[in-house]
Parts: sequence; C-alpha cells; structure tokens
Amino acid sequence: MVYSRQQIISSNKMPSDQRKGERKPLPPLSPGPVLDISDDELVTISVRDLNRQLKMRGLSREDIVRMKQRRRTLKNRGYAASCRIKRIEQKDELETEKTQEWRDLETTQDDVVRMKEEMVSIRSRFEALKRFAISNKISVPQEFDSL
Amino acid sequence: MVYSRQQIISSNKMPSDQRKGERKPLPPLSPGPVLDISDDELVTISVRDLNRQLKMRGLSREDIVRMKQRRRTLKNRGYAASCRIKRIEQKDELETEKTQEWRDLETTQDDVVRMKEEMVSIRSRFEALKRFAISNKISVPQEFDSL
DNA sequence: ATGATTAGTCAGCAA
DNA sequence: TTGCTGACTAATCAT
Repeated sequence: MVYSRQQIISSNKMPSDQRKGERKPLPPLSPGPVLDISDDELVTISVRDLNRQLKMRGLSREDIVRMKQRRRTLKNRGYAASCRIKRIEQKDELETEKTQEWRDLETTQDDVVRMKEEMVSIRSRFEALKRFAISNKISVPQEFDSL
Repeated sequence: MVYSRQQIISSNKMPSDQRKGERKPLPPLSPGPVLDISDDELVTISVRDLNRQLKMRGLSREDIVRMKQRRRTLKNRGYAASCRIKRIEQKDELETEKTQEWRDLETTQDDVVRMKEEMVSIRSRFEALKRFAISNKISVPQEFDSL
C-alpha cells in the first residue's frame, strides 16, 4: 500500500510563527537554500529532471551533493512516516479482528448453551414417554430404550 | 514493566573493529570524554552522586551542562529502546490472544456440529418410535407427539 | 535510486 | 527530573 508522500513530507512547511502546541520548524538541512526548489518539488521531481535543473544553474559539486542528500533525507522522512502509519494500521487491524472473533465466539457459545438446554428438554420428555409406556404396560423393543 | 537499562544502553560499547553486518559505533556525544565516567555509570549513578563527582573534580560550568545533557541523552536512548520492545511485546500478545481465540472458536464450532448431528439422530429415532406406535395401534397422548 | 526498517536524537507532555 | 512517545536523521538491507 502507498501513502501520499506529499502530505506526509510537507510537515515542515510551517513558517517561523510557531503557534501554541505546534512543533518548531526544522532547521534547514543545508546552510541555506541553494536552489529555489521547494522541498515538495525536490522529493517529487525525477532524478533526471533534478540533474537537468542542477546543471542548468551552475552549481558546485558540493552543492549538488548537498541537494542530493537533502532529497534523500526528505524521502526518508516520508518513509519513516508511512512506516509509522503502517504500524498503527496493522495494530488496529489486529484489534478489530480480535474483537470480531470474540463476538463470533460468544454467539457460538450461546448456540451451544441453547442446544444443550434443548437436549435436556428432549431427554426429559423421552423419559416421560418411557414412564407412560411402563404405566400402560406397553412393551417397547430394546432399540427404543434410549435416544 | 521495567527493562534492564544496562543491557539496552550498552549497545554502543563495541570497539572500532566493526565486524561484518554490524553497526558502526556511535560518535561520541560530546567532543571528548570530559570525565573518566563510563556511559554505563553515567546513566546509573544518582543525580546527587553525579553532582558530587562533578564538584570534586573542578569541572567548568559548560562541561557540567554537557555531562548532564549526555546523561539525559543516554537515558533517552534507553527509553526509546524499551518503548520499541514494549510495542513488539504488545503486538505479540495481541497475535497470541488472537490465535488462542481462533482455536477456541474452532473447538466450540466442532461442539456445535457434533450436537447438531446428535440432535438429528435423536429426532430420527423418535420418528421410528412413532412409527412403531402407529404400526402397533398404540395411541399416545398428544403431548408426546413431538420432542 | 528507492523503499522499508531499526537505532538513535530530540522535543514536548505527563507525573 | 524521569519516563514515554512522536517525528526526524542516518545507517543498513533488499530490490
């Protein structure tokens, strides 16, 4: 299953006005913005296109490496996020299945109880029938002695 | 539940001879070892004792702060580890419980099947009994018409 | 290169 | 201060 990288990654796009309970923005990965490419673009763009952009502007080898690394880091951020989401989903799934099985077990046990009661009732009626036969001196073949 | 911090934390004590598939040792948290206190000691020692040790040797305020921070980081390392262990244990527990419930459900369903068969058998024997009564011209009270 | 996963760092909450 | 957890970085593995 694939998660929307865009939503996950753009979690560090909030400005410096940190509101109450919110996280501070991450420090820039590189000393400064080397290129005017947003993080969202950087993780989205294809390697070929990125290289093209990098070549077009005359970037130093260092800056290129830095951009590549930044890209990788942003990707990793997304991977980590979906890994966490996956973990939670699997846990939820397990719990749901467990609850369902618990319900199934309960209804099945109810069935058993009901059937046991029915069985008791049937046997007592049969005993009554036997008593009826005896009191009326009716002889019944052995094969009908018991159910 | 508490985990042995000692075992968890001392995971970065391997020398520089990194063997095949193993992780490299972590870089030192502070520029260098400021005190001759091992990491294991540092996380184990009480705050009071640590302060005593720190005062005894004449450490600069910076170094003291650094030691405190290192202590906190080492603690955090342990917390993170036990947090992960806990997560795994809970997942295992869930899976185990689910499997057990699955087994319970199966045996209970077997019970139901067995009882249903028994019920069928009983009813057919009862029908035979009724046929016997009819063929012998024995009249039976209505209350015994069915089980 | 990409994606997933693990260990570790750090911030922030709770006790 | 301590312990825990979420989010992130970095290393490693597998593809």
